[in-house]
Amino acid sequence: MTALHDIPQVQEAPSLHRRILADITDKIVSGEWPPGHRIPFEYELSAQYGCSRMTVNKALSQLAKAGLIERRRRSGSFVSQPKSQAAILEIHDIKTEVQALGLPYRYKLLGRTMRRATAGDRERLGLAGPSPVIALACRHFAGARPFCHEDRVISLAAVPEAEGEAFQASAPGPWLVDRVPWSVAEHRIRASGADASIAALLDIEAGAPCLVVERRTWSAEAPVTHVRFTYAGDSHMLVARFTP
Amino acid sequence: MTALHDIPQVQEAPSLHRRILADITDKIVSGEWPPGHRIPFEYELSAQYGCSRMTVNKALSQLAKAGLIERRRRSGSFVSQPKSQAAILEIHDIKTEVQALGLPYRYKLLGRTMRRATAGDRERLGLAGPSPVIALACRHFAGARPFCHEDRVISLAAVPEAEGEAFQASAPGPWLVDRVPWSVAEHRIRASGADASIAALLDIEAGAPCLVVERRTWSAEAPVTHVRFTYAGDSHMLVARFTP
DNA sequence: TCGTTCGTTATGTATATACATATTGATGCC
DNA sequence: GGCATCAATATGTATATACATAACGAACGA
Repeated sequence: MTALHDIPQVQEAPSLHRRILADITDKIVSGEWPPGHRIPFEYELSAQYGCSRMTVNKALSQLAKAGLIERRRRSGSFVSQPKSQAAILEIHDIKTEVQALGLPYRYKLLGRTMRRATAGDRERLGLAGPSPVIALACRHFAGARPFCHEDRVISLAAVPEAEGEAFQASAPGPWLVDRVPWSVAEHRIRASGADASIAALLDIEAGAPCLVVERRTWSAEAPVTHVRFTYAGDSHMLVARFTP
Repeated sequence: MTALHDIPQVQEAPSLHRRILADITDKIVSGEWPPGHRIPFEYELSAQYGCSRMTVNKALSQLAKAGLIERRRRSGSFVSQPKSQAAILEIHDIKTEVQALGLPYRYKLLGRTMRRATAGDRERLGLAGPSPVIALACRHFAGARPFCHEDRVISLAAVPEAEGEAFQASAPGPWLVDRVPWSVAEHRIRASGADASIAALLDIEAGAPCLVVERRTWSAEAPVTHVRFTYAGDSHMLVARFTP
């Protein structure tokens, strides 16, 4: 076999294992290799590309990790059955989002309370006992109009520094991201009618459709924060893009 | 250096590069290594773990691909600044979703039209010319109650077989997934008030909040289908989970 | 016929090595 | 001082090799 590092590289940018990966990905998404199809063995591909098995292995391992193929010892590698579809949903900072709309951003704190966790707080955070929390309410503005209402609880056990923070100048979201490393987040997205108080705060009619995004965040098993963002239905849209 | 393949493996399951990856991930998400921190060089880690540089490289490359670290030649590898948050949103089949609620699933076609793409169709699909499309409307039921309304356009250029399909027995979603390989999908999620016809079809009040999920799918640059699912606000919720 | 054993096979992991390449920091020249 | 040059350095990619491991299948014995 010709050792690739012996022959001078003429031009081309992408590395060999990337090329192999791209070729196979292409065959799969084009449908040429349908789900269940057995793709060539590593040694066959290494012969075909004139490279070592390790190089092919690198490409196939990545495909397997991405879920495009499944690998079985002794049997070979197979194109996966299409899984339940998944999409990458980017959750931007609200400030960035507003500025992306070309509007000036403003943030206003509505209230800040410190208390021992109520039953509601415990459920929102997934806390066991009545440990202290900080509850915050605020509004984010796009230009003159209210863009989003934020209702948040922070566990002081996880973020003791929050006790000394007034949250007057900067919104709690960015403040937390900068300060607390987090390991898991869970999002719930639903539509809901604005109740009287939300309607007043967002300057919309009571019962008007709103997009509600809830996020719960943990850091190493310990709950950190639960937040509920409420957007007027016509002001906001989540966009997610997925490439398999 | 002791060659690892010379000494007998005593026990332990996870491979070495996984352990390295897990260790570093842990240091990052725990905050011990904050954003900007320079993580040890490959040769330092290989000395520390008593393994070859290639093994460390495998772990670090994966971390870089996952976006947890950034690698710079000559400088080393650094913990990334937290990016805009992203979450994996799983989009399930509606049938599966309904059955997960423990309710019997039923599907009913409301209408099927074949036509040259109207301006609206072209915008929905991102089509250039007035090529033929099939427009479908249907309802998905959870038990006796309507669960979701589906409004779909399929480009016949991309899926000629759709012309011969009545879509009476099975919903167009699963039918397409089985037949057409797709390369990109884009989702838009928003809240919207039910208009009169949707309200009637979903058996809710006009103006009631609904969750609207739109999906556009391409296969190798060519638009395949655009679909709009409308769920009554209280019947459905999207859940996404993210671990960095 | 039913298991058990065992060899074969393809993938999984790791090593040592080699050379490419981008970038930094120091060197030396004008 | 400013600028081109160059060596050192850390990562990027690839190779050949080695052995482990899971799993299938055939051979074999009760």
